Amino acid sequence: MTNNTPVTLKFLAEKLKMSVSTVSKALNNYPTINEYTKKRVQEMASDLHFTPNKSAINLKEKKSRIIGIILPNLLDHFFTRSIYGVEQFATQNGYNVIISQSHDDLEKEIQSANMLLRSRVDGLIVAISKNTQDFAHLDQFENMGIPVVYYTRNPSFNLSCHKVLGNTFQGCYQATKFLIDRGHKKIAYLGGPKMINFTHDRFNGYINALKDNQLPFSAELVAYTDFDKENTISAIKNLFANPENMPTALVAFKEPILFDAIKYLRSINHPKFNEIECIGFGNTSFISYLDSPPIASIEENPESVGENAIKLLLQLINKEIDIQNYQKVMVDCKLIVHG
Amino acid sequence: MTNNTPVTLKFLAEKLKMSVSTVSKALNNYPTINEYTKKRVQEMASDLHFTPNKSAINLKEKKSRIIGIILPNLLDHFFTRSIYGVEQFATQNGYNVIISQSHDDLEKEIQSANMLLRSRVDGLIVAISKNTQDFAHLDQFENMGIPVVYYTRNPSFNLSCHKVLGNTFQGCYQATKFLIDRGHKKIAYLGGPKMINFTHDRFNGYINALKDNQLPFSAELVAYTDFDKENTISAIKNLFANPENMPTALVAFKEPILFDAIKYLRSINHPKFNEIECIGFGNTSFISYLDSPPIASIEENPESVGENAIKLLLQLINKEIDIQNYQKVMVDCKLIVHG
DNA sequence: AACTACATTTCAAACGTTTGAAATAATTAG
DNA sequence: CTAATTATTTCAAACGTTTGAAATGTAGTT
Repeated sequence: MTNNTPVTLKFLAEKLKMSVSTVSKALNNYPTINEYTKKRVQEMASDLHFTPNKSAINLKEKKSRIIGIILPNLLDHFFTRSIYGVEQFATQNGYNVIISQSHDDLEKEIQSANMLLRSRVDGLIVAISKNTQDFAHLDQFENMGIPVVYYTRNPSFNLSCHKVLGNTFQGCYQATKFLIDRGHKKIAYLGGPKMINFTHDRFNGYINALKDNQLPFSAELVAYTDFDKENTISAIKNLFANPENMPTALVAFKEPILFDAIKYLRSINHPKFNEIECIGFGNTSFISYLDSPPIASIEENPESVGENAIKLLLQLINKEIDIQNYQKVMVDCKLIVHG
Repeated sequence: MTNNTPVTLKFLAEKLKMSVSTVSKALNNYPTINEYTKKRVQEMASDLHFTPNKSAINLKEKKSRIIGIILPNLLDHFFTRSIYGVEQFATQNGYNVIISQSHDDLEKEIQSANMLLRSRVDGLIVAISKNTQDFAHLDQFENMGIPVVYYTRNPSFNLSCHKVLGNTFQGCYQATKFLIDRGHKKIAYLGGPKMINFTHDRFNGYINALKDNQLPFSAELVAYTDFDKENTISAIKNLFANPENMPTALVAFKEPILFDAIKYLRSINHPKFNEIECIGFGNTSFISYLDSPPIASIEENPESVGENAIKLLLQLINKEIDIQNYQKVMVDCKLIVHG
């Protein structure tokens, strides 16, 4: 039973022998429309499975009720969990969400931005790729009056943008403090790609915790890696290279890096392996399957980050906050102790 | 520099003192438009950052160039990887993708379907929730002439729909065969929720491999679980309960279930634990972090499943295949041996 | 100069909605 | 019974595009 004449307002109007505007107003529950008329229209609409055409409405209303999200990828549970927060709140408020992955590639990010611009999204939430230095493709949005909220990965040097961030400083501070409280004196820090802005915040959290607890900082105890395995292995090798200055604990930038580190330490039969305590950002269910799980995880509450991002965005869209009145929202991390 | 008069064709036309249609045709590279005119128009358009309004185009063209995807959730790497295949091919062909999660909840699935219908997606790709029995909310699409492709999770009993599936029978057969070839005689099968259609296909793959290799089937060696941990543990307990009929190998429905099983077997200090060989569907990078990894994984090639789904969908949209000419596409699995 | 042929541009309607203003119908008041 | 008031419906324009048909412009031919 494939229907070929599309069911539009006009079609309903003809069936009901009334004008298009009456039908429209009846469906939108205008007070000036007679109750009986409304009933007739609504019945006919549901009988014929009338579905309003969003393109037409968007054109008329000059908005799309679509929120765009650009993020590096969907394989990272941080991002997929954050989407959950966004989606939840967006749909509650009548907005749809278009998700676009940049695969951490600037070129792809630009493409995504352009397509979302053409789609006239009402707002944009973006976690930039690790190579994004130039922001012309994202500035376009604000130039057209479309608000942009950067979340997690953002242009750190730029104060003229809206941001929603995990309080990664606090998370790292807390984790380090936790290890100190457990008696560790030599705590290694394994950081992430230096291009990603919050790498430094995390490092500062680590440093400050040491300082506040009168522990010396040693450059030997700090290394950086990107998400490449080889790279991580060589970084961790370096951290544990000096027998004079052997760490007894480790704070790692992110889960896969943490896992790589743990795996490596086991593989070399590190003499005091059992005494080494590790913590990393991220808190996936996979941890429960590890034989040597980290002692604790830094839960970043991605759902809450997403939710705060969409909340701010909707306030900007509704002009409850001026688009030039740049906001910065921080979402605290929580230390989850395992076992 | 927030621009308030929107840059439309009309605006460009006024600036250039020519008609709207000339501008439109120039931008769309009509052969009847003078080359010099085209050049002027295109320059002006890019100077003023003209972005065509998709709502208007959609309204005119009666299509949205949007593909909808409904899937249970984004935390399962099968789905996120499949999205990659869809997105890739869709954007290449000028389509955008709206992803909507049902969270395996029928109510939410219906909501998603309705919103995608209102958005006038040109086609729908859907993996149904585990509770979907009634399909009215999805049949709407076909009734309006919008093609629907079911992928992975689909109404198994229904032949009147387009399907793209992993060849889960072949995958399970191959895995079982692999274990048989390694000398196992007592191979346990730990299946997934019976509501999910391909649970049975997998089981049949297992059974057929046994049969083809003259191994007896024992009901004691088969158990089912949903994704609940408790449930899985009790299922695996049952499988390994009878000392007379102790399995030496296991084929598991899906990765987290497989991991739960392995973890349990280790935890009880099963005497011959080291000899038990496990295989499961799924092939995530986490496997490399396990101390007792499965001997092999059944790689389901989700990207390829996604790609086949969108390819079929686009053929349906372009009417290269009649919408009533129901297709079934199978994507083979590949056994990945670890270590 | 008049005609043809072709190149180029413009007109005008259409897509499906929304909405203030105008028109009409129904009711009430005098 | 007419005028005023109120309830209800309709008109018409607008949103930003696309596109076949019509109009205009230009050049070439006789």
